[in-house]
Amino acid sequence: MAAKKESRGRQKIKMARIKNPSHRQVTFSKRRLGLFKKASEICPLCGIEAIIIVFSPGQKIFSFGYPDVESIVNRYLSRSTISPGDEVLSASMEDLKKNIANQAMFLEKTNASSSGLSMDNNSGVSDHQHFDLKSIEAKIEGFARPDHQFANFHSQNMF
Amino acid sequence: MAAKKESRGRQKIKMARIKNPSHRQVTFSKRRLGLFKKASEICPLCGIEAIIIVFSPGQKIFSFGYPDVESIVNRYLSRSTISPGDEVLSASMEDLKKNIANQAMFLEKTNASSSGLSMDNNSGVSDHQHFDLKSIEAKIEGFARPDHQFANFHSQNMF
DNA sequence: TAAACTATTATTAGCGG
DNA sequence: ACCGCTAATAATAGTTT
Repeated sequence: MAAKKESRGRQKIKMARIKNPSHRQVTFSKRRLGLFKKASEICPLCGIEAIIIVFSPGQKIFSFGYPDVESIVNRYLSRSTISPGDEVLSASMEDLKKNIANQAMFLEKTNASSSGLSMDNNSGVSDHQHFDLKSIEAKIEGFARPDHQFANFHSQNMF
Repeated sequence: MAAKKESRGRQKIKMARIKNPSHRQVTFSKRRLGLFKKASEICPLCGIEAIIIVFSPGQKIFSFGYPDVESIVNRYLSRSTISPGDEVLSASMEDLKKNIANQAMFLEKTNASSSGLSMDNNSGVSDHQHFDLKSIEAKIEGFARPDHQFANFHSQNMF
């Protein structure tokens, strides 16, 4: 008796601001999670450090940090303020051609710190929510801590 | 005559630091692009502002910003330094249960600025590479600028 | 050293509870 | 609102060019 379900599953989405606030919120939740998950994968996989900071239109900040937000923000600021001036170089035209990212900067320092994943605990704000990467590891099958062995690291013009 | 191809395509990957430097670099390039693309989608879709900053183990910084990196970093810093002290609240336990993200902070301000996508041009560093979101729009089918109409925005406890 | 291919896995839009 | 489902699109690991 039940009529055939015509279309559940994923449909193509128009890449413009979702009008319906409810749909927009759902998409925001799902994709934010997906984005943070991707970040939580690439970091240990590739031995990198990264942060994501998201400002929702309302009143919330969501942030991801590996190993933590503050230290990377500080490092970013300290590097990007070395001297004033700007110029687009052709260091990575292959990436440019991909045309995916909004911005990318290439600096020169060998910073392979990374020693785990401390948490950003020092902001005295009204709402503060922690996300523990340990839990991620538990959830993602086969997840393991980065070993930080840079022994067989070629360090040619890689990275 | 050609023997059957046994396994091209994607295989499951162990979520631990990729030992082979060459493979690791390739994965880094691919996934970084994927990550930035995801970010470039969620931002206009959901009307949010976000940045990603990536430090490779070597000497490079890759950053994504929508609309730009600096302003969001500054806003993040200005919020997170309102006062010292920290406490884990239960404002979004639903997200915590998801166990995907490393950190997330929820503050209280209605900042729906966003007016396009300026570029982070003011860092005088040796290598500086721009990524233009316009190019992304051209590449992603159906991509459109956010319209910033918050008319039918419920603003209850959403966002 | 980098790009293209493609089989597979992963993400997720739309529904229903 | 959150959770689960599932078809369908999207990302990508390993391979080939």
